[in-house]
Amino acid sequence: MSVKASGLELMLKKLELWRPLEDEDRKAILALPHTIRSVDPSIYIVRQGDAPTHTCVLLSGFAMRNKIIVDGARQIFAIHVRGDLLDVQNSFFGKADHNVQTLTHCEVAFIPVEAVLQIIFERPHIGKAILYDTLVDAAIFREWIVNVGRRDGRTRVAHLLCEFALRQEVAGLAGRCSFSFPLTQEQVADCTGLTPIHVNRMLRRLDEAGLVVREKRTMHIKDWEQLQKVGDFDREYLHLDALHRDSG
Amino acid sequence: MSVKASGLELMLKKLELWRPLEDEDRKAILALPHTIRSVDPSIYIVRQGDAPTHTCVLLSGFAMRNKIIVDGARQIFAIHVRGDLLDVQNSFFGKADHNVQTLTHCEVAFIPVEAVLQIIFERPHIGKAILYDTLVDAAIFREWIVNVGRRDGRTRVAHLLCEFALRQEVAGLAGRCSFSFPLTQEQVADCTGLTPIHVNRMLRRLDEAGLVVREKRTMHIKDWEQLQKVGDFDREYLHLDALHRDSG
DNA sequence: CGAAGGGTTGAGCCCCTTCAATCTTAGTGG
DNA sequence: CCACTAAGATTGAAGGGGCTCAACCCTTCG
Repeated sequence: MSVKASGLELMLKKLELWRPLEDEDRKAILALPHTIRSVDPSIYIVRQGDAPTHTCVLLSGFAMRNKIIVDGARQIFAIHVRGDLLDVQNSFFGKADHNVQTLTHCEVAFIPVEAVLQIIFERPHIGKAILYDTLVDAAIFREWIVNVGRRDGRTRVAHLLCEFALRQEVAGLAGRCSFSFPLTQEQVADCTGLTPIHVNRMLRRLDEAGLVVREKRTMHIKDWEQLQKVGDFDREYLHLDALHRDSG
Repeated sequence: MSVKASGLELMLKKLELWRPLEDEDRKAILALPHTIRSVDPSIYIVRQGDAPTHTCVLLSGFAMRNKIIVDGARQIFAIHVRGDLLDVQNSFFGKADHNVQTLTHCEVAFIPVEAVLQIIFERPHIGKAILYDTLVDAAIFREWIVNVGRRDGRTRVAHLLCEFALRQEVAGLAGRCSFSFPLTQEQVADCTGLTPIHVNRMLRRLDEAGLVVREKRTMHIKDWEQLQKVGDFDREYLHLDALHRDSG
């Protein structure tokens, strides 16, 4: 079965990261009904208030989740990379409570919600893996609350860089110390609860301290240990380490 | 079957809030193996780093989730009321990534994780309800990120009050406009990313504006409409409105 | 009655914001 | 090939929301 034949290999890979699957499970995932669409940058995949009908898998590119508040301010609370399940969060509700939006050009697979619900309960291994995935998403949300709630500007930005670096590495996109960084400084500000001006100054400080080098849309981490320390970053919350701890 | 006989009626009630259940489902939940313990205030039910073995249901009292960061600062990211499932978040991981701690004296039911996992996949209606519950938790996390990331002090505090009022009402604990408020100002500060001094001033401002009246451990909301407006509060994210939208 | 926890208030400061301008880069059409 | 434009990055200056430090008060409880 070629890549083109299904397009859901990446979903499979992501789920197997969390939980061991059997051959039958793999076949069932690859056989999920879906359509693949190419989406331009800055396009809403789901809009707050929509009634979602599909769960999405990000096949390439970068996307984000955000909310806009009354005064027009925006808060981003998740960045997504290749392989991420984009919309379990929204699609089981009658109405989406936040936006899902592309950052770059993306390829997205759309799977009908009913098909996902069915596979969750018919194939417990898959169900567990998807549950695990949504729990990891929630764990990341918690860490972001800590980040914007209790850390200063420099730490917030450093923390975001660490998380993004590590998640791209896990997604097989790049080495941890040199990776594509599609966020504008305004978007970094919307992730960290700061203003773009202040983000600019914090990035510069990290740069001047020799921790990172910025090069157009590429970020280089020069001192991973120190950046982790400055960013108060502990990868524990990403739950990457105790994978497959049991088969229960 | 008396309340004492199972103690899990509240869990049942919470799940039925999200999803319709059948008689068989109800019986299965009430038959879950569990032990009930009485827990003093300020006690850790789960500590960051622990290997959790049980999922908990809060039968009475108030509890919270939090993390402590390197410099000793604390961030709270959830307050729990009677009936809430306390630890789906942590207990499916090998290691807890945050603390769960009582605020007041609590009664807690402890259910072995394996029993919960089993019931989720053996009884799809229950599985869906629990999945729904964890997704609502995640939706609340997202709103809290927005709250600490993009709102000023007064708005953050007002928003917290609105959410807490509404959730207590839904839990059948009190009317929306007069409810028990077990948080110290320091704990409100740890929810909102502020200092206790500033929380004090913001509460006073809400008080002076005639929106709330504080009375020891009880909070009275005098102008619900206005408090919602000041708090930029839109209950949509709690997903209470479109309940049981389909039986799929 | 003394201690401890929590609430309240004041004063000064600083991190971050706001406002404003300039610079760089990439894309576009003539 | 180059003006023109727009988006994003950068920098400066000034102001403010929230923090820190430091009291003091109130209530509860042993």
